[in-house]
Amino acid sequence: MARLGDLERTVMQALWDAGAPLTGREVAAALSRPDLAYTTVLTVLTRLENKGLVRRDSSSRAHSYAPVASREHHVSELLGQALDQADNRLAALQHFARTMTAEEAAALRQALDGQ
Amino acid sequence: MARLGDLERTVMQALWDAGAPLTGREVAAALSRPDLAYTTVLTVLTRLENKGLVRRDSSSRAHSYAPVASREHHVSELLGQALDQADNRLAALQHFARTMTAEEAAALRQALDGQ
DNA sequence: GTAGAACTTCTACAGCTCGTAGAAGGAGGG
DNA sequence: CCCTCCTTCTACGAGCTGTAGAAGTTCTAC
Repeated sequence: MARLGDLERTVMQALWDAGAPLTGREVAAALSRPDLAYTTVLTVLTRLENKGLVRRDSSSRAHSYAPVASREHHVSELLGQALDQADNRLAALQHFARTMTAEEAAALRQALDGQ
Repeated sequence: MARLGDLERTVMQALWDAGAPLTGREVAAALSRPDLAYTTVLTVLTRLENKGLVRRDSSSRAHSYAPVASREHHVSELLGQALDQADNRLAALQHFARTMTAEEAAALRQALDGQ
């Protein structure tokens, strides 16, 4: 689920970067896209809400938006989806391991050991 | 690059499963979709070729199609793309590590150590 | 060699997604 | 009371994807 377009992704990044709920105006300002109409940003935010990626707080007049899940959680989900396309998850993971930088491999090894 | 639709993905799976180049007819037969018109399969194969996922051999009359990359390679690439959406690759990997089965974790650890 | 079968290539279309945004209407402030 | 700000609704064009027929080409079997 949850396929994102470029702008949608950009908006999510802005929300994650912010670390706190943002109003539509604030999101619009956070994007480096002065050309974009404010309502465009609102439309995207609404779509993201429908996709379950963003939660809207309508209690104040200017609604504010926040990501439902952390960026790590989201990426982790994407990784899971990608992996689901392999018939052999282990083989795919092993193949992927060979493409990592040494630093990433080390961090991952540590994370695996940490359980 | 290379966003795939459902049918496109199904066709790729068929090609990977086959392990050898298949003609359009053979691909059509391999899918469990008797309803699908033969030309539909051909269209999809052509699109996959344009996307660089499939290589066509036109030397015989019935062209044959084979995946450009292994399934593991493809999935590995998807994993890479997913990971690129994290601002902190390490954190995302670590988060993902926590979602793996013990078996997967073990296999991955082994792959990481194997380098 | 000719008719039918098997193939490819071209063209098309409908549905969906995504970027993009204006129009309209409500609410609050000065 | 008027202006400003905010939301909601509606819309549209482009691109992607599933789907497939029409037309044209090349074997093959009689």
